[in-house]
Amino acid sequence: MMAHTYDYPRPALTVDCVVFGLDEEDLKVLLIRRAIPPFTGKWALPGGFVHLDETLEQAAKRELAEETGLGDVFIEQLYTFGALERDPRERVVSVVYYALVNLRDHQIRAATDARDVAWRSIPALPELGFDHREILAVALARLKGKVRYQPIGFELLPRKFTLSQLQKLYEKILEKPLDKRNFRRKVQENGLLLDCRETEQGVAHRAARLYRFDRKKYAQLCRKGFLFEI
Amino acid sequence: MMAHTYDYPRPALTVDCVVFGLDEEDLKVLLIRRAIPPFTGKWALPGGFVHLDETLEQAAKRELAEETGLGDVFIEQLYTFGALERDPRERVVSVVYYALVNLRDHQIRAATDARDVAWRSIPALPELGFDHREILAVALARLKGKVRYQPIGFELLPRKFTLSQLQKLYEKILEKPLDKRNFRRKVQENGLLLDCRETEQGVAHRAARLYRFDRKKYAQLCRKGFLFEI
DNA sequence: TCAAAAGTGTTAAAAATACACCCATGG
DNA sequence: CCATGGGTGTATTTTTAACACTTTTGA
Repeated sequence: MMAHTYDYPRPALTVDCVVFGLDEEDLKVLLIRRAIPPFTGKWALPGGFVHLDETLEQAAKRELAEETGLGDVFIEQLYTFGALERDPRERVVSVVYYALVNLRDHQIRAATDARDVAWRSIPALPELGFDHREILAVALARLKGKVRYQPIGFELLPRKFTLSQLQKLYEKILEKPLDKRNFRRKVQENGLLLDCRETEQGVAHRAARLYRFDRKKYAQLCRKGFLFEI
Repeated sequence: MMAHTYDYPRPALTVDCVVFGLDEEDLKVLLIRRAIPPFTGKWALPGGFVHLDETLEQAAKRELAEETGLGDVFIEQLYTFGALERDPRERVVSVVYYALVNLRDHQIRAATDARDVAWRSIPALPELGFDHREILAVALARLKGKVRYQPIGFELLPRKFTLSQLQKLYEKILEKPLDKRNFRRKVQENGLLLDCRETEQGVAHRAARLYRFDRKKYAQLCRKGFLFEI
């Protein structure tokens, strides 16, 4: 193995990913069961070391793909964690990203090294290794804050969705009920929801209209100083 | 010199600081003129390498003290920059902090190695080394966004300040004029401004009342779910 | 025909905005 | 006595919040 030598000691640099998903029940987070020490058997966020030839975001996406099979997801930097004892082996600084995916379209696969990978309900989390519980709390707070004034919630839904799905999403993230009529007026008034002229299929009640988020129009409006808000 | 060897190569890890200050004229940022390559003679943000025995925030504060003499300031993590070529010497990842200080109370001193240290007006910046211009843009955007819903603006003022000073601060950061009567009503309605029962001295017109921000009361209110807003 | 969720407007309360004059002080 | 900024209230508009019934569909 090649050795790498520096004049001064360096912290190890890793990336970790908090991947949020949503299904009919709950907001979920993607966890990996550790197969090696430290924290063997405990659940933890997917992540790993940053290579010299990749940016931080590339590293986060690569680790996510390697460990969970996920690709082509919304991802954004969250925060960098650098407490002295956060990894018992040595000093490790971790740049943490959070990602949003919709569970329908993104199937996770077992990681190459056969570690467990699973979506876990946020309200009922297992014990986590490292400082990952704290990291998750920061990510949740960010999601809660950001979903109000940036259209990132759509990343958690299929491309075509009903207004009820959208409302439930906001209710789960914000952890409070919303008024149906006020919500529908609010999300439709900015003109960013495109009526697909289709209805959902196979439901045992009146079928709801499907909408999709108009990304192009949003990009245009942004250039004119438009601020998304819900 | 001691050598430090690792199995895999590691990026260098630094911290940089975007220090904002405010005076009668402008919003300013603290810059250092580089005495050594790369970018010799160019201005740059203060910063340096992270030691193994200090957290990221400690590193940022230490560098700030060493290079500018500033201590006891409001400081918060901004973002971590990890583009491949941001430092021409080698791969460097930088965790950037932003700080807010008031220019009256915090005198800067020349750095130990006699590099220039100076407050520079944001509207009239010199050319900056590295990707520091980009970093500054991110910091400004953060300041602009955050000042609306967190009471961080007070960090830029002396402990006792007039309402006009406060209004000018917001006008400079948000880059838009505010209505005097509406502003005064707004900032006073949450009860977080304490009347010092003093007036400013030595002005050639009616002396304004001095106020201070009630940190303790703010902390109390926060625990009850209060959200600051201006 | 029933159960289950979709869809739809109005009214009242609260918040944001626009706006102009008198006051106190030092030079 | 005047120039300079300090200080104050009200009316209008906009935004938010509260609230209940009819419609459609498949089982």
